[in-house]
Amino acid sequence: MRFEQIMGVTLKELATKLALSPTTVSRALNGYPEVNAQTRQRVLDAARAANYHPNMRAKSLATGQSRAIGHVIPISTSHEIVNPIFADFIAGAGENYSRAGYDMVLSVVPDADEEATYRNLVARGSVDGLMVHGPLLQDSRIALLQGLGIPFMVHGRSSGVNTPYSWLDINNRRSFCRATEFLLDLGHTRIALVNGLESMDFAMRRRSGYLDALHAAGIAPDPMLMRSSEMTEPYGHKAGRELLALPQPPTAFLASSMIVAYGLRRALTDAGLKLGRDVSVIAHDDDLSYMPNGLDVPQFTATCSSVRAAGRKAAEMLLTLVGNPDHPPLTHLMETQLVLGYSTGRNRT
Amino acid sequence: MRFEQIMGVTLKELATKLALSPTTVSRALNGYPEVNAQTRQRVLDAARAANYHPNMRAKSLATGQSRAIGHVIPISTSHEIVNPIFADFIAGAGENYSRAGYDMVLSVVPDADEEATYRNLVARGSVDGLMVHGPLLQDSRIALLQGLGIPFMVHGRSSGVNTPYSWLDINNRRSFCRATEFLLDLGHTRIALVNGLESMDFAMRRRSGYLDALHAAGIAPDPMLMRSSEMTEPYGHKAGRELLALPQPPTAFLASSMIVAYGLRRALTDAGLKLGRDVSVIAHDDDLSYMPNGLDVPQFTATCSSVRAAGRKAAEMLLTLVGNPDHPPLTHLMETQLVLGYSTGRNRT
DNA sequence: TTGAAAGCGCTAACAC
DNA sequence: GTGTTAGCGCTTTCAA
Repeated sequence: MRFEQIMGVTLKELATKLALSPTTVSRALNGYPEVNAQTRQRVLDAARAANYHPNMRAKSLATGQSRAIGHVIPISTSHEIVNPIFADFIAGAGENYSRAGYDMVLSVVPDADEEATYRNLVARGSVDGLMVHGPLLQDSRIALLQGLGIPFMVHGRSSGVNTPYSWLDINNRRSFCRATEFLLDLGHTRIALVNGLESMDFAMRRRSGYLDALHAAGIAPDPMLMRSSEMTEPYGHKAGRELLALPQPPTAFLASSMIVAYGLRRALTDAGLKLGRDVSVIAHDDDLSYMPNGLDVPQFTATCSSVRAAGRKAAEMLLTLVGNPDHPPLTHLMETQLVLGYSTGRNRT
Repeated sequence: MRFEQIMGVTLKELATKLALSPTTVSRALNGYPEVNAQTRQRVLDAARAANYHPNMRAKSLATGQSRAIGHVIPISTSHEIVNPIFADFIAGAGENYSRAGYDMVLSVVPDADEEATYRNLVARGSVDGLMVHGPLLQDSRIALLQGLGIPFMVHGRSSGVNTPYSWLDINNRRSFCRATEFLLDLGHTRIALVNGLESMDFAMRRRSGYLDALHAAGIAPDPMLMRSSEMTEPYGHKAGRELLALPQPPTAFLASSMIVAYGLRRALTDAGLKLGRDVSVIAHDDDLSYMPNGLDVPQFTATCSSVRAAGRKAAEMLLTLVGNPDHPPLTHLMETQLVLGYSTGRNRT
């Protein structure tokens, strides 16, 4: 039987070999205090020698815990998984899971099946906790999971949900407010917002930060200067081209991601404009650390937050919740950094 | 006990409710033929009504199968997870796993722990099969997994490994050979290769495709025209700048990814060169489909392969192996497409 | 066609 | 400190 071939020693066999009961061996291995120090050492040595690894399935069944955390990725939101942000968050979270001895279960499912997937994962006992990605303004998953009674964390927030729940978010609103203020301080008055999809909660928050700053400066927002779409290079290019074609083009741009900024740059270059001389661009990116030498893109100023760190933190919080099921909701707001490039742009108005 | 709260009906309860034995219910649910059609229907109805979901842990323990596939991601290769290619492959694979009723277990671990992680996953019975990512020229993981006797698939190949194993790869060599031929046909003779890390097997294959084409054309490769590093925008920029500063700069570029091409483009633009007029660039990208309108970057020609499809295919193959443990190794080579942009460049020599 | 009984590998009362 | 016993929820002989 293939099974035998793969699996190693069992606890029972180990116990027999040691002339001990399975119970004692289990206790020794799991650090129960009542075990004799010598016995424990004997057991640990023998386990190591026999290359013993406990069977998690059996352990799970006996304890009622799976020691796994689930992440559900709906695939119709196809760009999300493609998005490095998403991947990096998973990477950060995964680090902490494995350190804590937890597995990460990733479910990639069609959008329509998402709810069923949550139900399944929980009912089948596959996971002890769940991470929710990419919350919308109105997100039904939160109520669903609260109903299922399983610990979960949301990466981001859902403005439409009023009951308390656990989340970790970066301060998108503040980030875009500060970036806008920065451009205003440079003398810009026509500042374009090339935003992500505004059905996503984070994009709405960015927008409201931008609007807040304009409002505080007594500048009426111009709807023509606000764009919203999936964050891709071509989108940045198209938005840039269209914005520059306006009767009164913007003199500064707020880009929702670096990749959008690349597209924007293409449009600006095509139009014969020079970044940092004719126009200013501030890009937001969730992680610039993957760029050698940090922000090695002198024309851009950037607001950034390490999404990897966010993943780590979110995992840590979720594991806390899993360990203490009756713990009240945990929340964490991460501030972003404003990273200055070599040239920050000049007012052209 | 929290456990009770979350878990649904058990098979035993269902059996009691139906006045049947657990055995029969199990058989009915799992499609065993010997069950009376009426009984089966009754069971299925009741199961649906009670919202019954089998506990996977128990099922696993009883059957010796976990119905889960593992993917191990070493984090020191930090850029790999950041890499959309990786994420997209996972997404494709995940689709097929969930369709087949398998879970995907992702382990993100420090580089040094990678081998231990494989051993653990197998010994603890957490997975029925494994996917190996980012093979190096010499990759010890293949021998390790063969020793462990668990079905596995490699995404890519390891040239240094001679024993047969299952893999899925895209034809990197052919892709770069064709791209080079294309540039040669345009009249270019000084073609730069801005490659990925050549400790990675795929990068070496790309290089050899490039060299093959040059050789066939009777052109001696110039070491000064070949670069290799992590595929980032700044790398593309730096490489471009340096290459253009050569006494005899290249007139065409082969970029290892779109993001590298963006950096390259920055360098070219800075130097006052116009893509498609002064220089030609061909970029390879594993998936351009996430760009609306396909290749909406007219200056570039691209060779591409859908990595998502690769993930799907690899998962399908792996599941075949998991289902038939004694199946001989499966291999699959995917061809890439040469996608022509609007302008493909002109020879300047 | 159905059921009884044993067992997957481990943990957790409860005794001793 | 250690062992005995029962059981987690399911599958699987074997018998009926």
